[in-house]
Amino acid sequence: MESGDPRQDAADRLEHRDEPPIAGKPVRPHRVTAAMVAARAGVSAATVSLVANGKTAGRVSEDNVVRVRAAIQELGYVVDGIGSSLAKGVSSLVLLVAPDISNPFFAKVIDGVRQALGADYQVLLSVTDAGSFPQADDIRRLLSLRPAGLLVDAPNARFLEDLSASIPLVLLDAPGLESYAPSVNLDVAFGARELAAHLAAEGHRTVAYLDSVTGTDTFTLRREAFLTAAATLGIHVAPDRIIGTTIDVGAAAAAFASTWPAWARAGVTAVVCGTDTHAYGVLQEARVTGVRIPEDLAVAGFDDLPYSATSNPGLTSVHLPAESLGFEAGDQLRRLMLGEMLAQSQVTLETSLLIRRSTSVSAP
Amino acid sequence: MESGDPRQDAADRLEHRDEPPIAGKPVRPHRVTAAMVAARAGVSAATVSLVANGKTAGRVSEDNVVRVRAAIQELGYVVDGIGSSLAKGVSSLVLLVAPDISNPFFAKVIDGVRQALGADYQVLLSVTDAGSFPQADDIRRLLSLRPAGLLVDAPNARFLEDLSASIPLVLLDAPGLESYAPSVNLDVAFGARELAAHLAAEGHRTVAYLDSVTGTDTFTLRREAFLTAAATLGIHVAPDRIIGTTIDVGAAAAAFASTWPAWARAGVTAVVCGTDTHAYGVLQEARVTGVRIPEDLAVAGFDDLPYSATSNPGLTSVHLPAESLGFEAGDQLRRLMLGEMLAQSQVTLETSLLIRRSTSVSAP
DNA sequence: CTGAAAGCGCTTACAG
DNA sequence: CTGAAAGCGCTTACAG
Repeated sequence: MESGDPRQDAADRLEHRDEPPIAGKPVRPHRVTAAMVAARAGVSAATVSLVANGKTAGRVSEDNVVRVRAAIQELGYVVDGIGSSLAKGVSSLVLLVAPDISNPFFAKVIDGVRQALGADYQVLLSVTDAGSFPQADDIRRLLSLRPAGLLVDAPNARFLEDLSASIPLVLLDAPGLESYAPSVNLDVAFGARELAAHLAAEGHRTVAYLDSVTGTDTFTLRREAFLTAAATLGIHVAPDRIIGTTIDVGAAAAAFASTWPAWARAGVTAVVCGTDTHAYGVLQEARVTGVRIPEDLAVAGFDDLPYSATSNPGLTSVHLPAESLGFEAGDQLRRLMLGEMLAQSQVTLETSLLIRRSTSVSAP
Repeated sequence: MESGDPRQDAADRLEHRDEPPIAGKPVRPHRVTAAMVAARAGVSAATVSLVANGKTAGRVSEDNVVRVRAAIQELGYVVDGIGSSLAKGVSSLVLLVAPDISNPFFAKVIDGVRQALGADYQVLLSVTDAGSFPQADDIRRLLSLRPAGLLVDAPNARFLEDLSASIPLVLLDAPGLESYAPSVNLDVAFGARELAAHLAAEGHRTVAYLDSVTGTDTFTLRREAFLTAAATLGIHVAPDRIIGTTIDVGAAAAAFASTWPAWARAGVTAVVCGTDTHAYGVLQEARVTGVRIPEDLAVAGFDDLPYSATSNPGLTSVHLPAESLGFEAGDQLRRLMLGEMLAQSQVTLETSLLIRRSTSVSAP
């Protein structure tokens, strides 16, 4: 693990702008500027700017385009983002603010965002303490970087009040907050109703609900939609059969372990979980306790995380289109940043129920 | 879910810099500049800058400090990051580049980084497609934002070659790459040796290894350190008893399911996993198959994720100090950004073995 | 202690 | 098609 003399090695390789932080001679690589490119190509800095930004159509002679491109290549010129942003009044940064990045679901959302925004924007994630949103102060400093746009995932009203940003802004997964900004939401209610119908069809009449206690609106929505649909289908979910934990397999398992005896006595035959993660806890604890899934207890969740397809048994889950969520939000934002009108400022994406073995013996 | 008319609501609230993207009257909130503050306070812009940056000691009269502060308050002035960066030659951005953010481990690393860097720097996460590093082009564009420093987690040599950045740079979890830049590493070898000793003490002689197939050096290090220590302790790990999967519970479970019969026949009594996530797959599949943990098979992992303490049975794991990793790296970087010398450019953090029920019936 | 001025690197009307 | 010039918002020697 220890290399010869890492200290000296590092000093040899590192080049620092001002002073070499470790040792050695000051290396000061001078930034390549548009002026340098211009000099080399025998044109003005204005022309270099035009070429570098691809705005040459009818404004720069083919000759000069070629000459400038060559100079850019040779010198390894990259347009300075700071200078450019100051002149343009806006940077090419898109800031993505999210409370929970430790989630395979979120990784897919990001993929979607990047696809929608392409190479024209640089997507950076605002990093905050786990589960929380940046403070008003942090926000102000971030906005002083003049981002081209802002994407906010699963926000709460308080954060949006503080924000009051005057830049293109799109919300993701922000049910009930559509009044603050254009939003892309998931129709979790639809999946919840499908799930209720499925459980009813499987003959379940007494059901429990394991909720998520994070204060994000989507969980309230999932629960209420399920409970409402269940009620109309003759499924009974007594209030004391609704419990909640954080989004953590262990916490869910522990909660299930302590409540299951009472639930079993009450005749509960199915439990719906606010997230797949909660459901994993139930699946696991059920195995330990010898509760057979789905014969003794049917289990279902929301999210359709990758693992739900490969778990044993597979987990029935309401599929949420993570990548589409990111893509649509990115696409809306792109339009806003281009100054286009939004055909619809509120997009709702469909969800669907994936039936697997955890609720149905006949599932694949 | 549908509010009255979300489209119109959004239009009412949004204020956009250039044109209102949806409808309504153009609202153009003029940016508050230092010049405006100066005018209000009856001083020059230079004085405003001094006050806003807290460089007043012996340079601005108490009177003016008070007056400027008041004007800043009243106008809600925030120093423009772009203008400031251009003048200073560097921004207050710290870029964190990492291949895998969907990991509770990484969330803790970030917490550590933020603690070390405090409010003086803005930490933003470079977002790339899952599991990959930014391309050389992306890097160039990011560097054109003139970040104050760069933190790179679990890099590979190729990325570092491409990078060749001339700004303060610290690597995290980059064993064997110390020659590229100052690094903070984890002494995973120590934990691996502890684990080998523990298994030897528990009487295991025939052991299997479930590796991670991502090409990150830490996994090679974990495996080799364990195998080397095991060999000296009389533990036998036949080459064909080393298998690998991606970091995914389902994949690990499937791999274990298909190999276990052969392992059992060969007399394997313990399996060491490259990550706790792999181990969860084994724990789960073992339950399904009726393999008793630890009586029939001892299971251990690396990472000590939160769930390993609450799983059933608890998972024996090599604890990796995620938050310290982030803090130390952030601290080193802070020093570099301040132009300080680094006392040591290579820091290695201790790891430790946490013994739980998955390897020891007598564990708590 | 204070302010005028130069300069950071770029983009964009503007005049030619 | 081209370039000189102004300007984006700030910071920092510099002269006073």
